Amino acid sequence: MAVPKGLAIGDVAARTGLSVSAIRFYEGRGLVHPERSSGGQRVFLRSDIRRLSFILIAQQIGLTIEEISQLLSSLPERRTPTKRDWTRISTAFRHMLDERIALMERTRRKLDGCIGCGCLSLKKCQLYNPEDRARGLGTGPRFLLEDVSVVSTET
Amino acid sequence: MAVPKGLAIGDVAARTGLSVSAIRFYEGRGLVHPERSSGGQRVFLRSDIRRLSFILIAQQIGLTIEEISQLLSSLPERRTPTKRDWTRISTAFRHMLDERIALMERTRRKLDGCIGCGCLSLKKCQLYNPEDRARGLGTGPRFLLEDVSVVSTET
DNA sequence: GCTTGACCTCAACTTAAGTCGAGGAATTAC
DNA sequence: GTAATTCCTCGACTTAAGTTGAGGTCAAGC
Repeated sequence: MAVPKGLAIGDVAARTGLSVSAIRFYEGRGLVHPERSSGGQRVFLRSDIRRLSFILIAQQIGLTIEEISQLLSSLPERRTPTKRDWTRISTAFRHMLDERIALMERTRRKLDGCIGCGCLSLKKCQLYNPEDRARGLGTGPRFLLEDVSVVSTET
Repeated sequence: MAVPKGLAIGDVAARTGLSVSAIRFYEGRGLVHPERSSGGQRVFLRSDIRRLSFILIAQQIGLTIEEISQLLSSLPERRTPTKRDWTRISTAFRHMLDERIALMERTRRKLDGCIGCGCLSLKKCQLYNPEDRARGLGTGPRFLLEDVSVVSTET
């Protein structure tokens, strides 16, 4: 029942394990919206600790800041999120995780079809199927095996 | 039975779906070692197509260039790799994939323990366990929840 | 035999997710 | 009331995995 005084960025960093610079960075990306003190210093709510911790977890799972931002934008901005809010978001989260796991499992099945056949031949190998190609991380190549069918010789 | 004439970089690009610049980049990273023509142009072997395709697949699975380089370094440099070579490497590969999947499944189990409990409280949430934290991709934060136990208040 | 088109090198730019440091104000501690 | 912390902004730097462009050569078609 104590008055929620608000936390300085250093406190938040200590409690979440994030660095101060990362927290500032996240503010810049719109993931948290601390208020400011008269002197211009950031003042965080206790619920921001949860928001930030959520970011940490989501990153573990492999979401980008952008994706996390999407998820978090469904949380009420100035009201402290309820249990129901978190449950909703965690469920969305679970779905993403499911998808990523399924993708890797598909890849594994394909790979299993390949081991021992020594193929990796462009004609037959399932793994060359673009399917989920480029779902990855980052900047990768823009031009991917769109046109494997063009290849007509054996390797 | 045709004489293996060697391929120009453009041909290799067309056959693998990689960009020319990416192939040059991979050479720089030591993933392929084309020879040079009298005029200084790269000349690739047919087996290099396989090598490069392998890179593509490995990246799909989430390996870094560095990791792929490790795997490929176990291939014979100047002899065209045999079926046995590829099988060995694909198996190593399968293990990595297994690990990654297992990691995601562990995370999912933890998340399941969380959904509905509305926790995400630093005290209890399994997901805050550093365990495999920072296994991720790239440059992330260096300072992670090494010391969650320090946190003593509820969020 | 010359004109395209493919290739060469090298340097600079890109994105994501931050980190680091400089130079300067705000708080807290005594 | 001042010293020591902590915080502020802003710009530059980092890594991974490439892309893009400039300025210049090589090779192939006719």
